[in-house]
Amino acid sequence: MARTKEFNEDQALDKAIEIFWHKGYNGTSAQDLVTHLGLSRSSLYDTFGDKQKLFSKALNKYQSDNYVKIKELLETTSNVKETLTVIFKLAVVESLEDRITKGCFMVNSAVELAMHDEEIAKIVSSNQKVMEEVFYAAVKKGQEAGQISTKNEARLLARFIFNTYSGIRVLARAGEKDKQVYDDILKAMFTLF
Amino acid sequence: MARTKEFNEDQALDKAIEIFWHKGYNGTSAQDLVTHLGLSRSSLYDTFGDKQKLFSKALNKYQSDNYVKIKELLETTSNVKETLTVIFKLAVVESLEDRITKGCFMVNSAVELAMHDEEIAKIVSSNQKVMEEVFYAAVKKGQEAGQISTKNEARLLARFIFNTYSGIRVLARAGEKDKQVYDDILKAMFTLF
DNA sequence: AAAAATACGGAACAATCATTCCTGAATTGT
DNA sequence: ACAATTCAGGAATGATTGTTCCGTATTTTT
Repeated sequence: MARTKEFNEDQALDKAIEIFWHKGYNGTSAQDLVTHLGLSRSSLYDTFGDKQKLFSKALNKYQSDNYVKIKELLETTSNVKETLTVIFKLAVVESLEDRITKGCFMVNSAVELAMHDEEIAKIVSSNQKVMEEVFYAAVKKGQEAGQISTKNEARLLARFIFNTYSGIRVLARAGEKDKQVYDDILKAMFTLF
Repeated sequence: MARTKEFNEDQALDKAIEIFWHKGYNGTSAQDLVTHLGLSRSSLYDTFGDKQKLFSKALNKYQSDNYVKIKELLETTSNVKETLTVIFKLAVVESLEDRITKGCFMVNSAVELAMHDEEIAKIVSSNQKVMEEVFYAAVKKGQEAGQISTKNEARLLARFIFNTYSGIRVLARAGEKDKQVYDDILKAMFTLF
């Protein structure tokens, strides 16, 4: 009995991710959202509630999309070490190509909001946990296959991988464009494997 | 022929560092500054210009204070590896004790502002350079003294140290309070030395 | 003591913020 | 055709933003 929505909610969320990722939560105005999402004010508020709820949904989608992608890459590969290289080199390429250096939406949000917004803190904290688990499983698999050194515990390496990832995302956000810097960091990390 | 300032500009800057560090640039209002610095609006604007200039000065002071501290620690020590341990363990203790998890003012500012504010971008970028040099000199000294392995180049290790530092500061900002996580990361890093 | 300069608190400013509401048009299922 | 729902666009909301200005008090130098 009703008119159907003319926009795709998921596509709108992707647009929201883009703008929030680029400008941050506080830096993005309601007008920015209207302009970038291509929705009217009324549709926007009717569909997503308010700015904070929209941000929450966007960050959740971002984490889910990325989590699934990395999880599948690591679970389906027969060579974990090689796949880790691919994942990190991709992050480097993204950081270098990024004309508007966005870094990582999750890292940005953690730094900007985690301590002031409980909802966001939960998402960030949960992301840390599940990413650590993905890396843990991957490292363990790699160690059992003899691709990764067993000199260090899998748990330790998993945390270390995640930390290095956060670091290079900060570098990227800070605008670092020297590939050698990233390569050095990756080379150092892979020395441990 | 004039009345002297009743407040110490450096102390006021320290207060500004505190509040900006805690709430970020966009999250800190002019009222927050008036309240926290204990100055009147007029004095604040007469002394520091505007919010952006005050932030700039605060961030510069923060970087200078920290840079000098770490530089001296590393230059005067006879055991570089040990001093690096001290520096990183201190960062961990700070992260754990921090009731209001502030992370690192420089990392926070890099993530929030570097891509939108050229002035801040310069400070962040300069900080990266000089910190890398400090770590580079330290690693080189440590390698010559036989305290640090020469298996990896000093430049590479310096960049890697800085990156790991950024990472744990993000962790701290995200509210991580499990000491074991930090210890694992440090242990992994020190494996390379 | 007079003059000059600054600090001070608070009022006032225009701009922007997130959010709500209203209008009229468009599209759907019954 | 009718009722229901959603659309776009913009006006209007009240709150908060960063910043300026004013009158008064205070301290310094001459």
